[in-house]
Amino acid sequence: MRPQDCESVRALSLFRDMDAAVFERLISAAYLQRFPAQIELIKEGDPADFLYIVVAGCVELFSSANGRESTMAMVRPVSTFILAATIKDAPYLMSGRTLEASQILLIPSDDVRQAFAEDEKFARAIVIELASCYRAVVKSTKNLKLRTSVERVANYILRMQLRAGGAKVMELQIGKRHLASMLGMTPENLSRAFGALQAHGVSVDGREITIEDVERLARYAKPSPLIDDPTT
Amino acid sequence: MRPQDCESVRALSLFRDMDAAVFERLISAAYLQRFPAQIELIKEGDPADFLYIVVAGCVELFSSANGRESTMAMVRPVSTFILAATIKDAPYLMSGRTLEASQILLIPSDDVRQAFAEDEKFARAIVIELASCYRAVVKSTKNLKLRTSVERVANYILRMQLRAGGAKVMELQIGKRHLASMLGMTPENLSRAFGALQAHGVSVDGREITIEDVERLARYAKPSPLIDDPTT
DNA sequence: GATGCTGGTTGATGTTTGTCAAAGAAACGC
DNA sequence: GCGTTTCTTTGACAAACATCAACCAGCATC
Repeated sequence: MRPQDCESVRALSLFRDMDAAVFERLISAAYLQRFPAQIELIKEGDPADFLYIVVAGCVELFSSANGRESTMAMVRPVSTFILAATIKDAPYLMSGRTLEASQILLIPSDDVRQAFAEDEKFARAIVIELASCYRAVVKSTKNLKLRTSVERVANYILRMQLRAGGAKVMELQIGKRHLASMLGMTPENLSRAFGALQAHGVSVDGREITIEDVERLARYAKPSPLIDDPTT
Repeated sequence: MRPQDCESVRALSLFRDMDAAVFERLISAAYLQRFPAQIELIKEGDPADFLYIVVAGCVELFSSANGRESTMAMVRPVSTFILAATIKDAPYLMSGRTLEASQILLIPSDDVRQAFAEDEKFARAIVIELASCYRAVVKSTKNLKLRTSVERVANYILRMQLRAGGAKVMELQIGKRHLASMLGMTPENLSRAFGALQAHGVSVDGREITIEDVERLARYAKPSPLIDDPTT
C-alpha cells in the first residue's frame, strides 16, 4: 500500500481521530487489492467478512429479488461501504461490484469489531458515520416516495450541479442505465425524462448535461435540503 | 414518571448497559408527557431539540414535499425515534404525530449528546441501534424498489403473521390509509391489492386479515430475509 | 332516528411507467 | 480502418398505478 493511499484512508472522518496504534493494526491486517471492472466483490446474504474501502475506481451497490435488480448506491473514492453489516456481524443487504478497474482496501470485519471494542474514538466516529448513512437512505426513500420520476431526474441534475460547483455544463459520471436504476426507473423512462426536462431548461447530449436555465429547472424540481442536501 | 415506565425505558438495548448515574441524569432531565391523538410532535426541518421515546400509544413518522405526504414508519412502545438527528445535531428529516393518545418521553438532545460523550457504553449501544436503523431503511428501500405494490402487501401480511406468532387470523394494527402510504401506494390501490390477494390465500374483512393458505401466499410473495427479517 | 363525520370500497377513467422490438450511436477489439 | 458489442433512444403497446366520484358502513352527536 502506497503511503499516499494510507494517508487518504486515514483522512476519512471514520479513521481520522482514532488511536494511531489501532489504526496501524487495522491497516496491517488489511488487503489492498486491484480489481478489473465488473467484478462482484460482495453478494447480498453473505456474511460480512470484510469492511470495504474504495481507494480508487468505482463500486456499485445493488440488490436483487424476484429476478429484478436495482442499483442502490455508487461508492466513489475514498469511502467505505457496508459498515453496518460489519459492525452488526450480519449478512450484507446489498451486493457490490466494480464498475471500472478499482483499488479496494479490505479490512477483516473481526479486526474492525476489535478496533471498535478497543478504541473509543473509533467507536464514536462510527456513530457519526452510521447516523450520516442512515440519514442518506432516509433522504433517498423520501426522494422515491414523494417525487415523480421526472422530478427525481431534475433534482439529480441540480445536485450534480452543486457538486460541480455551479457549472452549467456537466458530464454524467455514471452510465444512464445505472442512473435510471438508482432513481427507481427504467433506462427508457430516463431517456423520456431527459426529453421532458427540455421544457424546464435542460438539454442532454450523450453524457453532457447542460442547464440552460437554473431558475426554471429549480422552479420545476423544487429541491429540498431535507432530501437533496448531502451534508446535513 | 412511574417506576415501571422508567424500567421499560431502561430495558431498551440503547440504555441497558449504560452507566447508572448517566442514565439517572438523562431521565431526570427528561419530560414524560401525555399527548392526545393527532398531535404533531416534531416537524421535519426543525432542529432536533429532543430525543423521543414512545412509552405508550403510537407515533407516525411521515414526510412531506410538493404537497404530497408519505408515512415513513410507525413507532410503537417502547422505542426511540430520530436518534440520528439528535446525535448529529441536525434537523429532523421526518415529522412525527401521535396516532392515538400517547405517552412520550422527551430527552433534551444536549443531554443525550453529553451522555454520548461521557459514557462509552452508551456510545457503543448507539452504534448498534443506528446500524439497525440503517439496515431497516435499506430493507424498506429494497421493498419499494424491487417489489410491486401487491407483493409489498403480501409480504407485509407475512411479516405481520410472524409478529403474531404464526396465527392465521390477525387484526391490522394501523389504519389502511396509513398502511397504504407506508407501502408506497394509495388507499384505493391497497383495497384492490387485498382483493387481488384473495387469489393467493388471503381474505380481508375490515381490520381482520385471514391467511387461508400460508404456503400459497408465500409462494406468491417470495419473502426474503434480506428484506423482511427485522432481526438481522 | 336523523345528521354528519371518518374511513374504506368500488367503478370509470386517465396518467405514469414498464415492456418489447427496432434502430441508432458510441465504445471496443482486432 | 472495420465489424462487433454494448448502450441509448424511439415508438407502439400493455400493465400498473393514481385520480375522481360515488357509495357504503360504522360511529358519534344531537
